[in-house]
Amino acid sequence: MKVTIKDIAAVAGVSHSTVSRALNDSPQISSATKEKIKDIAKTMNFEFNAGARSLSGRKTGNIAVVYQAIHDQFGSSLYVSQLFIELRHFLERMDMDVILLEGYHPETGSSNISRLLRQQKVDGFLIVHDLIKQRDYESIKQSGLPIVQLHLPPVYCQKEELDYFFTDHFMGGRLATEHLIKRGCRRILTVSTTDSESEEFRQRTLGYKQALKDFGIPFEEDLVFAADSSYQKGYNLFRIIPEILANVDGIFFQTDIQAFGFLSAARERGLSIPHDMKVIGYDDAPICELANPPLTTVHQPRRKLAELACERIVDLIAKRHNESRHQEVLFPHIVVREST
Amino acid sequence: MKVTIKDIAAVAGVSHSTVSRALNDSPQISSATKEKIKDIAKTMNFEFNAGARSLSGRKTGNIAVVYQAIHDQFGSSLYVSQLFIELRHFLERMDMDVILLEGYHPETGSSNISRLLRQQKVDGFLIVHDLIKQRDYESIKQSGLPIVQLHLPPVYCQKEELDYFFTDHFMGGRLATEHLIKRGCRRILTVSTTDSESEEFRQRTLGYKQALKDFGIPFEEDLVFAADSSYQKGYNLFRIIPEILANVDGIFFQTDIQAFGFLSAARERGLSIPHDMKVIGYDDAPICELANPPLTTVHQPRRKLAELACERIVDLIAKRHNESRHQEVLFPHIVVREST
DNA sequence: ATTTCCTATGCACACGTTTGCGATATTATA
DNA sequence: TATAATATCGCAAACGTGTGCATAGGAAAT
Repeated sequence: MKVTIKDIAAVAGVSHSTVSRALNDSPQISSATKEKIKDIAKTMNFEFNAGARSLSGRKTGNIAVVYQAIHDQFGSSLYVSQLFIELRHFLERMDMDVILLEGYHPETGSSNISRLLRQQKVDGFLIVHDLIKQRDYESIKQSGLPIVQLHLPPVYCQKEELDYFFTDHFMGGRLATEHLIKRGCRRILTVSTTDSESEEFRQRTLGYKQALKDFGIPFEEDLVFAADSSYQKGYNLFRIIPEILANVDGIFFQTDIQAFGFLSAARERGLSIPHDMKVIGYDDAPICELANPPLTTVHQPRRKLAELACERIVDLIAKRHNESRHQEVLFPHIVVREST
Repeated sequence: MKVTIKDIAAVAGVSHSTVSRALNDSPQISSATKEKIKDIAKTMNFEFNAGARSLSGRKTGNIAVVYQAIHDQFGSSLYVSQLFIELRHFLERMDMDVILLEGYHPETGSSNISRLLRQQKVDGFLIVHDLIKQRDYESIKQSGLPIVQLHLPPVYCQKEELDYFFTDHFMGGRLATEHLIKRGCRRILTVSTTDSESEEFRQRTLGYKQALKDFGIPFEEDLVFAADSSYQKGYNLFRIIPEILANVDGIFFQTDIQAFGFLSAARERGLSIPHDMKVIGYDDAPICELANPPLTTVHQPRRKLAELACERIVDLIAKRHNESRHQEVLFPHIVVREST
């Protein structure tokens, strides 16, 4: 038997409206009755019926988390799934449930977003890590539901109208390169990705250049190399660009997984890391500790990002201080291990 | 402006009850009006309000997917996240949304399940890969909502009362070992896990023993080794049990990730796989193809499992042919690559 | 003591959908 | 042609919660 506010009202000897108001902390209820009603509710194990609540009050207690992929094909980008776990954790603590939209693809789009909107199933959207189609973005905006973006804001949107939190990838690239330089490297290769759409990798490379400039090291076009973000490409680097590697004393991999592949190949060739060459990765995947040698890497503050985003979306849903946008760009930091 | 069935009724010149019945394919509506109403609904971009629907009709269109971990700490068990992607895909095609309960721990339990139940937010539960607490299991049962288990049924429950689908791990272990034997191996090590709770690994080891028996190879206690399910442990195997490895010509790793670590260590030591030793893994993680050499492994039919489970839970929710339980144990098969 | 004002609560309707039952129109039967 | 049976649809209540408005009661001001 499901217990409703009417059941509570009967026990408390008040009307159901009073129960509703009491449990929602309405100021027009005396603290004495509030307390009594809350006690009864607790002992009766009461929870609001979600459907009824959303029907009348327009709050579902659900937020949609939109992902292109919860993990990529090879499980390489652990960062995104790590972030998801943090997000779910914070939302759970706020009694919010997560409706996960995974497999969202910018090209094909997804009818799911507009369906959720029309069904009025969610209170807000958390867009994680990937760009969403302008059409979807605008239909959310038009519905009036809040959006928090955990990624660079898409190019088509006015920055002023979106709440977002992400990591400064320029700074990440800069710090990583600086770290290598301070460790004595002078000819530093950076391995970026072949995903030319991706602004974040462009930023990492720009940061790399800036660090070189800061230390008066001339930039060489050859030392920026684009490779798939895969273990395989890191592993094969010796075969792909042998002559370049011969004159390099440090590598900044813009993805951990590439670095893992490279470390493995280096061991086979008897190249000693960090003695002969220093290596730094990006993302601080948990396996970094287990690499051989353990991989120095750039850590994005995923827990903090998740916390900020969750607090923000909940505030926006509650319509608290939402007069202006919240936008923060957090700094990454270097986790020093044994590969540098 | 949200469009409701009343809006459609106004346009169609009928009552909103007729619209409701027409869109729900009630037999008491003529096919002419049905068609007309459905057309109007489509052009007006109508979707049922989820809250109202669940209030009256008791259907939310949500199903809870319960996970202990969507991926483990080291991203090693890609199987579970792969399975999740399949699940979500099938559920999406049935217009069901997924409320993901992740981070469920059997010891600490989770208040979320009982909260979802009392809030009446979901129509059913898909329990993936991990055991759930008896208390949670029973409160779901008691609520009358259907459960489909994608794992061995928990010990405390009568098998007759639960729908489940999973892979035959005994057969997996047997096939893997058979494969090695047919490839000429005679002294086969199997590396299991230290997780003693886990029935599925016990089954894999039993299958291993059975295969030995089938081929008249004597079983040796020493050749069953329990190690963490991690890359690290596979990598360090040479240091942990050197004397055992010296006399072994094949290894059945009960987890791919252990095999990856071992392959890496083998390369460093100049041990040629599959020439000097043959190696088989378990789970068919996507990176198997990229290992060096590509890893032969046991594939669990995750897509089929997901499909069966999703179809079943939807049927149960719709109260179609739910007089008896559906229980299937699927067979795994070997994916032959270059490590054997 | 009367009036005024506020506090605390109840009444009744609304939200969008489903559904039992009754009403009407249509067709078949005698 | 009158009646019965059937197909089609509308009315109204219900699901559980939120909330504007009215009101009862009490305290404070006159």
